[in-house]
Amino acid sequence: MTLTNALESRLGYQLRRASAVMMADLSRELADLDLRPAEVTALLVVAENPDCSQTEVGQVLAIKRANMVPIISRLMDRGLVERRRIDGRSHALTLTDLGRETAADAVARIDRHEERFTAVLGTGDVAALFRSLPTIRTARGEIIEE
Amino acid sequence: MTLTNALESRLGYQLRRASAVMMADLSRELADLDLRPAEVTALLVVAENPDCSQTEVGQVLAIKRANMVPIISRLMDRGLVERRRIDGRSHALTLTDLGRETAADAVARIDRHEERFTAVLGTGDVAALFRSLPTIRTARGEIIEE
DNA sequence: GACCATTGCTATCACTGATAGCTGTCCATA
DNA sequence: TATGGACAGCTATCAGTGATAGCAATGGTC
Repeated sequence: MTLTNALESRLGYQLRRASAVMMADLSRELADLDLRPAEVTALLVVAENPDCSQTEVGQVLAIKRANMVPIISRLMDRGLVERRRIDGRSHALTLTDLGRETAADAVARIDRHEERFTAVLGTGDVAALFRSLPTIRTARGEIIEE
Repeated sequence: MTLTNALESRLGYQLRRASAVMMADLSRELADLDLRPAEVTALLVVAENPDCSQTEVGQVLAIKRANMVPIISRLMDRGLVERRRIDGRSHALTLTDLGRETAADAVARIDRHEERFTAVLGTGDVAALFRSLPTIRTARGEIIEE
C-alpha cells in the first residue's frame, strides 16, 4: 500500500527533504577528503578571507562560537589552517599550502556535486531558487550568534 | 569586517541554510506541543492513513525502520497513537481521539508557520519551489530504506 | 581602576539520521 | 512439510550538527 502524505504540499517539508538529498550526495562526494561538510565550509571561508577570526567565520556561516572550536581545531590538526595571535583574544586564520590544495579539491568536488542537480533543473528554475531561498532565509530574520 | 562567502552561490548551501531557518521557526511553533518535528510528521501520516504500518510511515517519510521505533513509541506513550496486531510481524496504527485533536492542532500550527514564509515569496516563487524541490529530491534518486 | 564587551573555550545536551545485527513471523516452494 | 528467504519490529551504538550555560583572559572605555 502506498500512503498519502499531505506534508508534500508544505514548503518546509519539501525544503527539508530536498536539502537532505543534496547533503547526502555532498557527503558522498566529500567522503575521501575525510572532512565533514561543516569543516569544508569553514575551510572555504578562511580560504577567501585570509586573516579572519574564528568568530567571523562562524558569523558568516551561522555557526555559533562554541561550535566553531572543534571545527577549527580539527582543521589545524589536519594541517590545513594556521593561526597567528592578533591580540590576547583573537587569532588570524590562514590556510597552509596543504589547506589551499585541499580547498581547491573541495571546490572541484562541490562543483561536480552541484552540477548533478542543476543539470536536471533548467536555468530558469535555478535562477528562481537563488531568488527564493535567500528570501526565505531573511523572512524570519536569520538569527546569527546568541 | 564582513567576510565574503562564495558558498552563497551554491544551491546546496542555500538549500541548507533556508531549510535550517524554516526548521527553527517550525520548532518554535511546535514547542508547546512537546513533540519533535519528526514525531509530528509521523503523527500526520498516521492521521491520513489509518491502519498503516510503522514501516510504511517510515517509507513515505524517508525514515529508516530502526529510527521509527522511538518515534512511534513516544507517540504511543503520549496516548496519541494506538496499534493493533495485524499478524505476528506488523501492527496497524491509528490515532486516538487525543491524537486526532493533537494532529489538528499541529496542522494549524504548521499552516501558520508556512504562511509566514509563503507570504513574503509571491505565488510564482512558491509554485516554482514546488516544482523544483521535488525534482531535486529525485535527481539523485531518493534512496528509501536500506 | 572599574566595568563591560569580546574571544575562545569547556561541558553538556537535543535532534536527526545511519549501521549492524537480533528475534520472530510469514510465505513460497522444493 | 520442511526450509530458506523476505519482512516487521526492535536493540544498541555511533556520527553530524546545532543549542545552552558558563568560565578565563583580554581589550577598550569612562
